[in-house]
Amino acid sequence: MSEHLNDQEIARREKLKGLIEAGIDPYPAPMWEVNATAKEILDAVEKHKAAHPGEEVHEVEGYKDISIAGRIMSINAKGKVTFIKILDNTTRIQLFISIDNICPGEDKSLYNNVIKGLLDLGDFIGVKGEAFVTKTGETSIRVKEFKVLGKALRPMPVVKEKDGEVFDAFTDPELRWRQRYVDLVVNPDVKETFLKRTQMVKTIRDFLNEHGGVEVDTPVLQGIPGGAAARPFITHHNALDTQLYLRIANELYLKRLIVGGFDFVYEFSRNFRNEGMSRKHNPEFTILEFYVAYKDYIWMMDFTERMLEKVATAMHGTTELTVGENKINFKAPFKRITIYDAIKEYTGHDVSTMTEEQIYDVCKSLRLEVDKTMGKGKLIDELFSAKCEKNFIQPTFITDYPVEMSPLTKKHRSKPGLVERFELMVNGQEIGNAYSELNDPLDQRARFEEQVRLMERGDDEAMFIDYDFLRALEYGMPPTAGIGIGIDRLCMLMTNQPTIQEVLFFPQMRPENLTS
RNA sequence: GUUUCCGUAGCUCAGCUGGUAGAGCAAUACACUUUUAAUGUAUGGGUCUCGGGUUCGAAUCCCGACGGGAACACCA
Repeated sequence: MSEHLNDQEIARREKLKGLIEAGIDPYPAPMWEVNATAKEILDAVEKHKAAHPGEEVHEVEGYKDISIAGRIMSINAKGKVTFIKILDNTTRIQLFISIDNICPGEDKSLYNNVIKGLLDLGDFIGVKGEAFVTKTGETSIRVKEFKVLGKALRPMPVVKEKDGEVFDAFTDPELRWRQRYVDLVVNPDVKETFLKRTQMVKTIRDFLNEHGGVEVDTPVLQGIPGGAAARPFITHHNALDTQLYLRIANELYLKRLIVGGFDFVYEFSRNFRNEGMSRKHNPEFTILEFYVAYKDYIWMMDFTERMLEKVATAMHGTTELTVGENKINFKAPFKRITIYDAIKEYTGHDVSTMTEEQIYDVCKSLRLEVDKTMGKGKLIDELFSAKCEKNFIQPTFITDYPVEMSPLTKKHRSKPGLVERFELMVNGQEIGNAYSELNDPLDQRARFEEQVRLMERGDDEAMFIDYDFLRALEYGMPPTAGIGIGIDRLCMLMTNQPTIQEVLFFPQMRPENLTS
């Protein structure tokens, strides 16, 4: 192993020894009491400067006795004074370390030996001192005491910046995603994006809780992977000696809870789908699903647009966002259009009264890749995704889907052959999928059986029959509105990120062959 | 899964029609008591992803593998 070390790694191990020889524990056990953050100090000094214009700042009330900790991001040793920038949980702040402050007595070795000789970029240190502003106007901490809290043995990318221009940016996607810990340290925007994701989820959770939602957990390991059309991951339970699947959706379990008497349940569901990966797809991803008894899909549109309006406002202070090239406004109400009208608008074909064969011919005439295994629902879905989807930039509810493509959805109250379903499109992408839930157990059984016929016809994504779910419905389920919202996709919009990998801490990648 | 591009120092990148590897930062040493991508001087650092092939000679050309990006397909 040691022969693989590069010069920098060797140098750092030497310094590690040096610290130990100097009687300094490079990985001390006791906690380091922190009483301020970098951001807080910078803000306090700004405020002080604003209140005392023209005055030279020597100390700031409340920040004369600071104790902070962080990672060393730059060292600028200038003889008997050294400037170090550390990064704490909030931001970077400069430390001013002079030989006289740190070594008031005769022994100058702490400065000459340790500060100048044994510290590296990446090391964690704790310091105590006072806030002040340097000659050149940078808020700093005059260090009176410092302690090594954690030695770094591996060099980090050094990203520099001047006047907003970034030098030697750490940009390689492979390195950034595999070593997200490094990405987070050197690219502050990355951490910011993930903090926004957390804020987004919290806003949604608060909204649902305020409206009576109950957060629940349902099984990830399922005997029958139901609730969506997708290929599952398969696993095996040893003690039961049985095949289990990682869930592709939690829908059927949340509906069982509605049967059980909960009127409003929700879950942020990590789902797993054994399909291709892309900038919009990760094998595991998060969907928020919620189900509300005695409501219908019309109510759900109203509720959803209010929720998203609130999320946008909480995150940006306005409903208007810039996403890529587009300006998107989450101001409720959102536009609503039926899927047939959408297809008519963008293809000129009115498929609402056509037979399966006629729709097949329309698809062919538009040069879509379709085949005879596809049922009517699937064909319409193809038509919509190929010709219409990309046109819906502003939030739009697409409503009233054909029954063939919606096996878990209640039949439309007035339009034969359709169901009470909507998908929410934003920025040309599907963000949510909702229905008036099918609660007629006999109809549900018939729909499942139709899925079996599709499967026999060659559709490898048709749904399995879940007999326990049918049993639950037979006990009676109230009319219910339900929705699934892609949290990663929503986060991409809300944080203006072009790929799903940028909103997942650890996107799936081929395993790395690391042996040492 | 298909198409296409990429893989050179810790990081970001040069390296032409083949002649045995370079810069900046980082590292090492010295100088400097308010620096701002600090500066100055000096030094070290590479199985050019891996394996074959062509050639007197391959980072460079060809084939294959591995890893990654982008587009398409499937889905959310």
